[in-house]
Amino acid sequence: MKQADLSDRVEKMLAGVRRAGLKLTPQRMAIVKELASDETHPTAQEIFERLRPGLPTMSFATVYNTLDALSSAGLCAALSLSPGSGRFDPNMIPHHHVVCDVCGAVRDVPSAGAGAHASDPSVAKAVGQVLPGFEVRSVERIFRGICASCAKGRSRLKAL
Amino acid sequence: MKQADLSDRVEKMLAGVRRAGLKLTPQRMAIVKELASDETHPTAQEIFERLRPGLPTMSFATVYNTLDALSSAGLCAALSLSPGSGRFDPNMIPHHHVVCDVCGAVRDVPSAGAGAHASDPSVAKAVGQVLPGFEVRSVERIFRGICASCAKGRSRLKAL
DNA sequence: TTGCATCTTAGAATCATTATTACTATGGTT
DNA sequence: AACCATAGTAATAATGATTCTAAGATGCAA
Repeated sequence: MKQADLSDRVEKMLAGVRRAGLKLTPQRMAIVKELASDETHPTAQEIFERLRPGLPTMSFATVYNTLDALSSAGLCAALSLSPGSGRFDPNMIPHHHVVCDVCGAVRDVPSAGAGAHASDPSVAKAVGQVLPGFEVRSVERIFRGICASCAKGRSRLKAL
Repeated sequence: MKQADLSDRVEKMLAGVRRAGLKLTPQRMAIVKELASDETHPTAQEIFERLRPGLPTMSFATVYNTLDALSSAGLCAALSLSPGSGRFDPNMIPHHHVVCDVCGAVRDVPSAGAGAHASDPSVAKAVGQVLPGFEVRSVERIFRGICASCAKGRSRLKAL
């Protein structure tokens, strides 16, 4: 991504912070700049370490609080991509997953054409442009939403 | 999924354990049965708690060790679906992610038709069959594989 | 049956994340 | 320009998940 686009993204996110009624503190400004001008999807840890030299008094909790505030305000997304986490799936036939954002339930969804997505030419091209030489081994699709039983009692939820 | 298919999956996984040269201990047998006959993608915690009544001396580490052994042997998959985890993404335009299985690098891949996947009729139908009444709010696609720089030094890796 | 590599156990250690609490700074208001 | 209530921050403790370690036990092949 071009440098101009990245600094544009910083401006947009700072504007979003104001719009969301969040106070614009030096710590938040630094975190927003660091996050918005980065294409590598940093972890909270990484952001903290990069900013520590300039803001030696900043607490680690502030990074989490700010990132949480940003994602709650819809200004950034929290991803779960790290390996070795939470759940295990005994089904080794290619398939997708449905995840309920409320209760966290996970279920399989059979995929029509097994490895079809991996060989989708338009996708392969797009991947190649972002990371030349990247070899796609597998594709996951995750459908997030709300399951029927959670939808019933959803009124008590704020704005999922 | 039918009961017959589930117990078939148990047999297949047990056979896989032997084939992989892993010793078949009572603990492992119990874990395999529990995992393979379950469609809810249990966590290590859940498996441990379900088996504790029958195997009160079993250690929690054994569950992790066994699940790790199973996924290393390609007999099950480890998923990262839980909310609020690891990484943050400042890009709120719908897009996909590429993840390198070796170095863990994450990058965005622009998606052609923004919300197109969510409204794909065949997928919507499949989701409806698994979880009737599920409302899909968003779709993620994750392309996993090996990036160019990791592919170079890949010889030192076992069998990723 | 015997030997040895592998597994299990128990508990400590580690790592990421969240909660708590008291202090402080921001931004609207006067 | 000063004030104040609210919201944010720092520091630290707590939690929860996962991994490590050391020592003893067990499965499996010869």
